[in-house]
Amino acid sequence: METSDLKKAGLKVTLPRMKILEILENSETRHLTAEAIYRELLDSGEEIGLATVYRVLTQFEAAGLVCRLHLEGSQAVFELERGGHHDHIVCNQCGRVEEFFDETIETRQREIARQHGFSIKDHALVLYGDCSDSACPHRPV
Amino acid sequence: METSDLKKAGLKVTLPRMKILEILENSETRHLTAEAIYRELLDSGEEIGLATVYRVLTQFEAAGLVCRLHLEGSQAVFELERGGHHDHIVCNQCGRVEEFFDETIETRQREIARQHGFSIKDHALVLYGDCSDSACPHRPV
DNA sequence: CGGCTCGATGATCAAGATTCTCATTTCTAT
DNA sequence: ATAGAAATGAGAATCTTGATCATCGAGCCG
Repeated sequence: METSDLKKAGLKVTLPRMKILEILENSETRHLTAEAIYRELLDSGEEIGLATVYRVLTQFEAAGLVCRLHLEGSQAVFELERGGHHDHIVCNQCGRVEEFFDETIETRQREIARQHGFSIKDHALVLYGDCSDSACPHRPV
Repeated sequence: METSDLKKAGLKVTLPRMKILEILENSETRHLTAEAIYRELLDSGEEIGLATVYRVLTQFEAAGLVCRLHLEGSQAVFELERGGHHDHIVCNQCGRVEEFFDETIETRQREIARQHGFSIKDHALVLYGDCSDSACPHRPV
């Protein structure tokens, strides 16, 4: 259950936080902007301010509940942290986001960092392309 | 010479454009924010507006003369496009940026994209770490 | 269950980065 | 040199995100 995760992070269990968690859990794309979450809240009749959405997402990020990603657009997208690390492929046409994990790349990254005298702490890898060779069946984000 | 590149891109050869190219060429870090370029222009006595810097950099990007990167900070950084593609390692401590190219990673990226039904067009890979294990000799950006 | 205390919220404002507007200036071709 | 088109500068505008502050509600204690 998620309310325990909230408490564990020292956050009170409030309606805005639960609603936002719920939206993140039930989202089909699993990668939402703060604005998109805000709009879903409005659509479901919740009177929750945009500032609260940003504040809550930032707290969730600090608590390790969500990841903040900077894909192509100007807005950050947030995804629920479910288990492991992964990287992303974004379709230039429809904005669809897919996830992948590749041990070969992870290993090479560590080797490259070591060769340059860096101890790697994190990385960001995003592939951009066109999905399904022009018959892209998804709508833009 | 660079003025020919400007003409080739359909851009008039103007003083702001030449000065900005010059700064990009002579920069030691090779990765500059628009603000940093603007400050260098002011320091060298040029009366060039920040809006022009952004405008020119955007045009240079469209012409393939420079790359725009989103590293850690909130500001984009620009680097002169010299030959080949490469990715970046950024030091969390001092902000230093190093470049690398790894065929293994490039190949794996193409394979992964294909497996997901994507034709890859571009990618962004940034490694974040600490350089030289705590004895970081460089200043913050 | 009722109240207390502090964290959470909402509304608005603010900040930072980047782009836009528009009058003026500067290239470039003629 | 001159006209026409494009570029510039200054500032306003925009977009995203974080800050402020008064009000509200969650959680704890009796």
